[in-house]
Amino acid sequence: MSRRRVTIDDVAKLAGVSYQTVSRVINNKPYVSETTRQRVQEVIAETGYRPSPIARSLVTARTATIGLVVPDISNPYFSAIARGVEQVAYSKNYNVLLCNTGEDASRELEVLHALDERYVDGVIVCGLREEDALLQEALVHFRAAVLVNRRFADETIPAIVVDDVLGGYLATQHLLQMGHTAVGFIAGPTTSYSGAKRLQGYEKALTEAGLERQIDWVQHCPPTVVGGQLATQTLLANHPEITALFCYNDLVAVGALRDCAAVGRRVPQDMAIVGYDDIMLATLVSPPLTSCHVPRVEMGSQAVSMLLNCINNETDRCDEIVVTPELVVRASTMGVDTAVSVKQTAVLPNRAH
Amino acid sequence: MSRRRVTIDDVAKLAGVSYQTVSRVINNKPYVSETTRQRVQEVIAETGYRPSPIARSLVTARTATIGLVVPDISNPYFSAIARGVEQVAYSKNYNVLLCNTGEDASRELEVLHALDERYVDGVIVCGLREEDALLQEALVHFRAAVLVNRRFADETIPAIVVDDVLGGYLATQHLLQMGHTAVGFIAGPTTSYSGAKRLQGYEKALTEAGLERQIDWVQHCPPTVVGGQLATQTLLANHPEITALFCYNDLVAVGALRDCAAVGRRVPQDMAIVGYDDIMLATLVSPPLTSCHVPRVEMGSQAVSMLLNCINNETDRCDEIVVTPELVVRASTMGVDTAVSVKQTAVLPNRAH
DNA sequence: ATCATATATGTGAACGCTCACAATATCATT
DNA sequence: AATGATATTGTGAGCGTTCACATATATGAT
Repeated sequence: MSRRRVTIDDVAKLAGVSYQTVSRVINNKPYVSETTRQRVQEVIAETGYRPSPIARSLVTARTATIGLVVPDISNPYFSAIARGVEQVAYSKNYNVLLCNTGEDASRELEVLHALDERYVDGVIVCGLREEDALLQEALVHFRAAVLVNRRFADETIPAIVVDDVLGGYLATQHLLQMGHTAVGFIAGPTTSYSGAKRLQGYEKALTEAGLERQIDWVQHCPPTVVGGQLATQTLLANHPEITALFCYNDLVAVGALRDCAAVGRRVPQDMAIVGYDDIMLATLVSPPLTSCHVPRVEMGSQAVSMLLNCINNETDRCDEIVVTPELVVRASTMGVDTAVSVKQTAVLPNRAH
Repeated sequence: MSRRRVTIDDVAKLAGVSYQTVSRVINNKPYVSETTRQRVQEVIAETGYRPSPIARSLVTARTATIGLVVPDISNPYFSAIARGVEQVAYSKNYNVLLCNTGEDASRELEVLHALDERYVDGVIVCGLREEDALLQEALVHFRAAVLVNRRFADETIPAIVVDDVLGGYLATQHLLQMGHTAVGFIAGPTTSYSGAKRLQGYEKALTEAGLERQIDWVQHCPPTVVGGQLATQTLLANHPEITALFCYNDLVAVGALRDCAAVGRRVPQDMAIVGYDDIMLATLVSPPLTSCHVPRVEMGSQAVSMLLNCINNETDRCDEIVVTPELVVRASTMGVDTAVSVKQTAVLPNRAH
């Protein structure tokens, strides 16, 4: 089909120089006279020569490729991160290898193993469920790695995290400020790192308001619409006194919304609901959801920047970026339909040393 | 950091055989005695040896990697396809290189070029906007390519397409059966291949019902919520006689829903709305949207199967799979909230020779 | 014992590049 | 005119595999 590939030797021969000189031109290295450089470049243009990244990788031990591990790319939360990752990776001439784990912890290790075999220069890993020790053992093989939304206890691996304690706090505080005193938490998966953080924020807000936290008011569930709906059903059946719900994410919140619709509870009059992540869906359901906005695309971009810093051993490497979530108030907690941003401060990363 | 890589020679030495024998074991080739095979495998296990895919690629000219080009991975339509692609690619030990084009036609060529340089074994390209000639010129470099949702005039490149004429027909027919006679079409981008197909189906249904198609009842727009909302606003301002809308996709349909809400038109009583694609969102808005279901994950899986067939020159290669959409009726066109599948036939691909 | 045949193993080369170093050319200094 | 520094070019080797072929050993029929 396609004729034989043009090699560096072909170019060298045609330009009447050694292959090494051609290599110098390609890589913009010094010690090439202007005239030869031009001649070589002409030949390259004429022949349409493209250096083989594979041959290059074989000797440089770099692939200009990074791995992106997500639980499920069709989940809007992760696809937004992926967008950010792809965007800046591409702009820096890196390619992105995509891997789904399907929310399966053991698949995480499997996938990392596969990426390792592929010699990626680094990995960005999101939404991990597997244990610290096993993950660390798997991640140590990589030249560089960045975690998204998780921190290891010993903080060995750089990470970009959302300040979920703050998020949980803001969400709960808002509900308390709206006059609610019985606030439930539909808490997502028990294994979720961020879920645990949000729970802390939730508790903090309650404590601060002088309210006792009721163990029973926290209900775990899968992070899906159906999960949220069932959890809400269960929780409200056992505790009809609850008048407000803080939800693990927007999908869960939509589930809560549906359960309320099903049993005839009006939102926000009979039940106030706050979601998390602020995915597009939050603005489109009715009533639109109050939600904690998380800048996902930016998180993806920043993760790549961190990673490339590590890969290239730049001086300004940092090992943690904390992203500040922002509560966006909509009709699911207030009588009005207009979105109001309670915290108007810019979402700037806090760089740690 | 990590100690020197284990090579095939190391294994050979330790097992007391030649590197070629080790290679045979790795690749499950014949002509290795059972005893040596075992010995080699033991050494491989002990040393944790992994063959270098790069060195292998250099000689085999295969990378076990496929490229996936999408306009925007954060668009739920494409992320679902990506999911399907990744799933079966991974199961066949292929990796997926992800590329966004950002709905930018010239980026499509750029990205394909980049993938070509990376020596991917094949590409799957979705939602192309660029002209036939340019794309064909770019795609000819690949060992294999599969298009999703587009066909070239000369049918040179295998493709997986939705029967959008049928989809448009089913959607429109449904609206006509519900008693509407003034059915508008919010048609999406003018450059969309599938948009053109759906328009044909729309016209076909009208013609069949003996209705004259009104040029003015078709309004193009960007394939977004806002695009749909504005287009609806414009269309209904000019043609208040319209009582039903067929929309290019679900996002556009949600836009239509919003415009109706804004101007106080009740759905479905004053305005019936049909979307397309049946993304999750369609079930979550209120009223839930009647929509044309497109099996996106399956399309992704099948695209990979087609591609791998081409790459490996399997005998049963085919160059077109037509996927049948299915109308899912929900409350946006009927008085009831229960979803009803009008066409219950299984969604099976029609294989063309 | 002899030869053909099948099985088992080994050797040189190549894939297309970059690295480390060697060789030559250029030019100002002494 | 010889010296040394600096710019420019070239050479050999190697990255870690697989391919094509050569060789050795075992099996079975004559």
